[in-house]
Parts: sequence; C-alpha cells; structure tokens
Amino acid sequence: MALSLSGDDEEYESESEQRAAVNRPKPKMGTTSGVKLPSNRSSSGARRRRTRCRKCEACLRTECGECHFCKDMKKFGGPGRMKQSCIMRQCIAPVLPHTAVCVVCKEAGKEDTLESDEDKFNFMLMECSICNEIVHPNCLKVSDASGVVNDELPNCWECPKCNHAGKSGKSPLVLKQKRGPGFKYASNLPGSLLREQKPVKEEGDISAVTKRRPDREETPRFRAEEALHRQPPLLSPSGQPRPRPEDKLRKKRKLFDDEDEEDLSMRKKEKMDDSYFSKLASQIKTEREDEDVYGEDDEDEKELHFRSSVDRRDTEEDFKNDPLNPSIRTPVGDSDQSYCSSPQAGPSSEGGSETQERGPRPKARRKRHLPNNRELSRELSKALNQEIQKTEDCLAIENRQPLKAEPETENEEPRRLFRNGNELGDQRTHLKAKEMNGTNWELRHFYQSPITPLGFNRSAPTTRPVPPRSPPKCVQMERHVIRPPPISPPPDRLPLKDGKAHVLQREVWMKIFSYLSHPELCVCMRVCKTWNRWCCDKRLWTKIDLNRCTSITPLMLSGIIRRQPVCLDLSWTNISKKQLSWLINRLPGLRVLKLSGCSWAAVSALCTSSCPLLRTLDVQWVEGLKDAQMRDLLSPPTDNRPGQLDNRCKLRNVEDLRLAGLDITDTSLRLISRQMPLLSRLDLSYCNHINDQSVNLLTAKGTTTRDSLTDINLSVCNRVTDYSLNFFKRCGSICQIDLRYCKQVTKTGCERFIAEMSVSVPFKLKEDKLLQKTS
DNA sequence: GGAAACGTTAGC
DNA sequence: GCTAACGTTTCC
Repeated sequence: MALSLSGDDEEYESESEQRAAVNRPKPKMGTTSGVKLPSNRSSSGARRRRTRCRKCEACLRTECGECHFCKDMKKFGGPGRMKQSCIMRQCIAPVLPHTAVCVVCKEAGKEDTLESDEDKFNFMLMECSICNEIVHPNCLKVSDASGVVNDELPNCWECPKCNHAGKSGKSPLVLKQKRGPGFKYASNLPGSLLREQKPVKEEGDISAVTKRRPDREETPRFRAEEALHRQPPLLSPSGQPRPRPEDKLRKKRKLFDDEDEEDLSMRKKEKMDDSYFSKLASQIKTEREDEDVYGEDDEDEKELHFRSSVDRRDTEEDFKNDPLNPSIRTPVGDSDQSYCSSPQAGPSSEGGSETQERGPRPKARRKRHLPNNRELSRELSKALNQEIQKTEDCLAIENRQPLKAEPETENEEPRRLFRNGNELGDQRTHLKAKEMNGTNWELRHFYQSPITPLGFNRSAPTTRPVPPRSPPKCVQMERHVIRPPPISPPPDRLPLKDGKAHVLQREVWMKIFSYLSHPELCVCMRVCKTWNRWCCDKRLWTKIDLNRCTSITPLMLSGIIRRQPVCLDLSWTNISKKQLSWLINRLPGLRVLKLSGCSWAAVSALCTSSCPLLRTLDVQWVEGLKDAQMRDLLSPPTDNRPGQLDNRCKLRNVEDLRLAGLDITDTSLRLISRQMPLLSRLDLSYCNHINDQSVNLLTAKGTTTRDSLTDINLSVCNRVTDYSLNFFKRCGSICQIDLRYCKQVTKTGCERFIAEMSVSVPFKLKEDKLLQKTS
C-alpha cells in the first residue's frame, strides 16, 4: 500500500528543502549535495514534528529560569538564539500535532470517541517510526501482520508493513529523531549530564514481543540497559588509580551483564526471607504480572546507590547479593515515578521496554526490548568491565561506621526514618586531615573511624591527594531523562491478585517502611508498582547519604530528584559542578547540603544555583575554598535577570555553617557575619588562620552573629587563646564553645570564663576546653 | 562529538 | 502574526 503524508506535507518538503539549500550558509562538505535529505526521509514518509502533550509534569511546570536554555531566552535576558525548551519542561510524552491525520482516510485520531481498548487502538493515529506514515491501524488492510508498538512515544509504532517487511527503524539517528523532545534535551544540553550514549551495533532481536493495550494512560516501561554497567573508573588525571585507604577493605566486585536481569527475581527472593514478607510477596506477585511493574521496580531500585551505614554487608556473599551494591546493582533502567503518573507514554532512555502481557491486542505487539539496546548493553558492559577491573581495587567499599545522627532541628521527619543516614558531620572524622598551621591535605580522604586530634597523624605524606574528579565523560554523560515527581497520589492500598486490596493502608505500610534502611527500601521497590511508589515517598528519603560514593552518576542524580531529600550528603564524592548545579536547582526543598571534601570546582556551583531553604551547609575540607572563593559564595547573585530582583546572599538563610579545615581568614568571617544573619552554628575547627581577632569580629557590636551564634567550634585552632573567651561573654545566645585542642587555650582560662559567666549564664566544662551551657 | 545556531512547525 | 520550540545543520 502506498502511504504518504498529505499533499501539504509533500509540498512543504520540497519547498523547505529548497529554501534550506538556499539559506544554508555553507553546504556541508563531504555530502553528496548541498541539500542533504534527512536520514528518515529515505523511507516513504516525511516525519511529523511532535509537540508537547501539555499534560505531563514537565509540561505543567514553569521555566526554571536557570538552565542553559532558559538563560538563552529573551525573557530571561538571553539572546534567544538557541530556541530550546527549558530543560525542566521537556515533555516526557510528545504527541502528534493536532493537524496530523491518517494518510489513508485523512481523518484525525478518533480514540477519544470510542470505548473499548481495541477500538481505541484501531482508531488512534499511529506514526510509524520507520516509514513515518501516520495511519489509523484500522485503515490498514493488512490482516495478518502486526505492528510493533513503541512504548517510548505515544502514537508510535512500527507499522505492520514495515514490520512485516523486516525493516528496521533502529538506526541511531532515527532513534534519536523519533524520541522527541524528552530525549532531545538530554543530548542537547551543553555539558550535559545526560548526553546520548554512543550507539552500538544493533541487534535484530525483536522476538520477545508482548501485546499491548493501546491505552495511553498506561505508562510504558523501559530499561536503560546502557546504564547497566557503568561505573566510572576512579582514575587520577595521570590515569593511575587513586589510592584509597579502604582499598584493602574492598570486596571483589563482579559486574553483571545481561544475566543480571535474569538474576533479579532470584535475588529478590533471597531478599524476601522474612516469612510475612515472603507470604505477601507471593500474594502480590501477580500484581507484578498484572501491573507491568518489572521495569519500573527494577529500574528505580537500581537508579541510586543509596547506602546504609547500619546495613553494611560484610560478607562477599551479601555483597554480591546486594542489589544496592554500586558495582552489581548497576543501573538497569531509568526510573521515575512519572511512570506511574504520566498521562501518556513516558520517557525513555536508550533501553528498550520490558513489559508484561497486558491483555488482548489486535495487530499491535509491544516490543519487549528495543533490540539494539541489549546489544548495546553488552558492548558497554564489556568495555566498562574492563575499565572497572582496572580500577576495581581502588574503589572504596562503603564501610563507614554508623555515627551519631545529625541534630536536624529543621527536619520534620522522625529521626528513625533516617537510620540509614549516618552523620559524616562529625568533624572529628576529618580532623586529622590537615596540619594545623599548614595547608597539607594529606589524609584528606576516607577515615575509617572517628578520631580525635590527638590521633592526628602529623607525619602524613606531604603530597596532596588528587582531588575528587568527575567520572570520565563517556561514563558520566549518559543520556538520561529526568522526570519530575508524580502528581497523582499513590494508591492507598495494595492490590492483590484476587482483585481485593490488602487490609493494611498505605500509611501503615509507610510506618513499616520507615524502619527499613535505604537498601531495604530499594529491595521493596522491586516488589511491585505500588510498593515502588510507596517506598519512594520522600518521607522515607528525607536524608540521602552518598558520602564517599566514588562516582555520582546521572541515574543517581535522577534518583535523588525523585526522592526530593531534605538533607543531601555528597561529601567526599567526585560530583562535578554541572552535576551539583543541576541537582541543586531541582531540589527546592533542600535544607541540608553536605559537600565536605569536594572540590571547589564543584562547590562553586553554589555561586550560581539557588537554594533558598538551605539551612545547613557543610563545606569543610573543600579543596581550594579560601577567602576569594568564600566571597564568591557569599556574594549576591550576579546574573540577575528580569524578575529576579533579589540581591541578597544566596546563602542568607544558612544557620549551620561548617568550614572546618579551610584556609579562610577574617575576611571571610566578616562576610559571613554580614551575609548570614541567621547563623547559629559555626564550625571553624582546623582553620589555622582563625585567631582571637576572628572571634572578636564575630562577636563585635553590631554584628548579627553576636546574637545569633549558639554553637561555635574552634577546636584545633591554635591561634585562638584564652583571650577569645572574653569575646564570647558578649554573645547573648552562645551555648557551646568548643576549644578542644587549642594549644593556647588553658583550662584555667575556661574555668575563669565559667566563673565569670555563672552570674548570668551557667556554663560547664563538658570536656577539656569544651564549654557548654548547663541549662 | 558536543554545542550552538537557526529554519521551520505548531499552537494560539 | 506571534511565541515556543522541534529537529537539523553547522561550527568548533
């Protein structure tokens, strides 16, 4: 059957091509002619441009005003040359334009007027990803052939004609073009975290197809298999593995190839040892089958290597079985709750879809996988395995000890929810990292246990450790579509296979889940779609700890955003500036941000990113963070755009500032005092330039810190003397002064301070040179 | 190969 | 006719 687009389109095609040829400044050399036909025009139809669905979360958002494309827009003061959509508004399910009609009957889609799924499908417009023809399936008189529905885009399939002819539409270019804006931005984003993956030879395996109902409400699943085996090697710029103290603790890791997939259910069972959970799992097993949850559960559970400090697995067996193990639990799928909430076909990555049978479907079959992705995954797996093997021994196992939880007054969630989140903030952990009056950064990384300054190794190596680096581009920059949190509420009860709902309501489950560690939650997320959504509730993830996670991947970033943590610990990671900036701009509710041990290059993202609710900022031991950088950090936004008239400091609401180990002077303290009126907790330990004059500055008349400071840590500040205690007498709210290991502070001086203060505010010596208010 | 530019489409 | 922005080309 000769199918083509309307005459208008044919007309446009020739006209526009001619115009394009005329307007093109310089015909690209090397092509056969000045006018290069789009690759997909080689087939029978011109492609219809897709447009926003206007329903998905992304479409409903407003422009962020911060991203590269927003900044280009005229309304944000840019030149308007790029003409791209805000990256936060990239439609996840771009649809055919309203003007699209069936090339056979010349009519639009009619699915809205029909009742049954079958009718809906037969009368909806379907665009073939190979020949680009848009037809009603019903208008095709091909009785024995099957179209293969592409779940990645609404109204997209491989038409029966092409499918029957064995054509493949999976050339990388075609794939890219077909994926619509949800994919475009990822690869078009400058310096993107989300860049498109290098295409690999495709494979013609489309044998695993399942039928699909045409219901556009259904959100497709897919697997970003290309992300499966990505672990950035930890290399120094010289290519040498970065030595890390934990190396010797690291377990041998094995990277799963595709077998990992088959292994999932097995591992899932292993995780379900608990009898009740096992029973429940068996009950809801059919929900998996019915609900098409495989991809979703799986992908989500794999997207983020959240770690639990209380659930460290020590045995190799456990390590292998732990789906959260970064090396094993490498991302299989993109994830997001939008799967549940997006009104239309959802986004995708390079991976194909993995779907269960959803009921009878005439003609159309659903691809189980996009065939090229499996091959792609294998190829990547091989390459990355080799790479990872090289650096495997250098990767650090997450073997931190559980430390006391951070006192988080601003966190609304019960503390027990955070049992997984350890507190890296105990500065003692890092105290030995720096020589008191020097700038040695030895031992900057990875202390296994809290130490006291007395344990400080002053004979540490003199060479400065290589600062954290971002993963190599090829690993880091995978294409990955980020979707916003869902709008639709998760179900209140768990559907069971007999059609009934489980007796326990969601909130009861939430209480149970709140006792689980993050790895355990991730396991639960693989059980079924309902649990997947429940376990992703941000109440369970108010604190996300990626401390010392050796590589921050796009999947992890999307996982973080999905969970919208209040507290995010990225300390001692190699997060890049772009990643951090991208992240911060999408975490409007972030209150605690820990970037201890990161590089200034990364932390400088705070200079341009907006984080209005930030209350706690931990930048201790940030390499390269000195007065000049502190000035950048505390200065008002310099890129004010129309509508952005706020000239106040971006960090003006910070109450808890951790600056341990920084080479900052009074210059920075002046700025801090001026720009952070709410500052109550200040950690200046191991700041070797801090002296009595610094304390004088912080407590001087007219400064906000004089009244706002409640807790100051000056431990191991050897230039601070007893004289500073006189300055603290004028602090109205001071409750704790930590002067431990300050060589020039004496016990006598502390006792004198206590005696003099006893008239108004009773203090005690909690430890040697650690003064604490008694009431 | 990635980023920028820009012609042109789609919606209003 | 205007704006938004998709998809392709060109630049670097």
